[in-house]
Amino acid sequence: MRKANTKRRSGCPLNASVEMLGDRWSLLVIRDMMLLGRRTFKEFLGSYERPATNVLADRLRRLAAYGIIRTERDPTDGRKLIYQLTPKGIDLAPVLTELVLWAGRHEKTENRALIRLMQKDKEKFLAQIRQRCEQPRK
Amino acid sequence: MRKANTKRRSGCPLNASVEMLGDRWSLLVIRDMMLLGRRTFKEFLGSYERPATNVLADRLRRLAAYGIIRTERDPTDGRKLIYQLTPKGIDLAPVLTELVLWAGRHEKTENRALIRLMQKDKEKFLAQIRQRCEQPRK
DNA sequence: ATGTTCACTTGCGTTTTGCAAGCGACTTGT
DNA sequence: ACAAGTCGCTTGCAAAACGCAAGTGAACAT
Repeated sequence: MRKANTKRRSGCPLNASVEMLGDRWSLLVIRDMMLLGRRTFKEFLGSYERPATNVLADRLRRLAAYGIIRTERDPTDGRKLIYQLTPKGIDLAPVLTELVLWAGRHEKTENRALIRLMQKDKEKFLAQIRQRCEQPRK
Repeated sequence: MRKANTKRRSGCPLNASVEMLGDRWSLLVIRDMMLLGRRTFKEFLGSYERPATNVLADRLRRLAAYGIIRTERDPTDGRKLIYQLTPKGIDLAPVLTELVLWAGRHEKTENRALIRLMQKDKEKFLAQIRQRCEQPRK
């Protein structure tokens, strides 16, 4: 039983975002979909940070309940579910970008190439993500 | 005993951000400092979302350990501590802004005036925040 | 028919959270 | 000087969330 309509703590827009995304896994799942093109439960499990299966299942359920991702069966393999970002999910790209840029400025991290790409032309980068995510995959 | 140097789950810059900020309270504290000018424990307790005292104390400790905020005694009242954003903390303004704009686009929220202000001229808004936070208060 | 893959669920011990109460240092009022 | 706040916490405890390992059922592969 899910509870998408639990009352919010406040009407502040930042609080709304934090209640939907403020945990240690949700944004990483979105990153995997947005930047790495991952789409299945198995693929998300394989991320560097290695979520537990029950937590991953819960996060996917929550993100779907919030309308950030949506699910469909793989037509070529009935066992697989394919998770995709909705427009609302794709629209998180600027948030992801700013979080990456902030960490890039203030922390020692890997993947400097990605950070440089974002810095060089942020709008172009965002446009590429939108284009890549919005059209159905071949 | 605090543990600022616990090993990260991965070197990904997004993961670094999520490990520092990915919970239900940290960004709200930063919002209160950045947008509402709050500076003391008591003031943070008075936010709409009403954090528990132990959680608030923990979050302030963590944010300080990460260098996002810093603490000093109030010279006019020895009981009070004044919490302020460091440059690293002020630099979270674009992240806050994108989170607010995203929620504003996709959720029913209050404070539409703030959202409109951010939409109208994002750079101007960010410049104002930087200016307001960087100079010591009178 | 048998074994494997996939997307989970279940059980269980540990950690984090939320709530209420308390505490010590400092300040205010008399 | 002294009692009564105020401030920034800490402590105790119950409930929820998390991490890990194992298991389950449906769908494929051979």
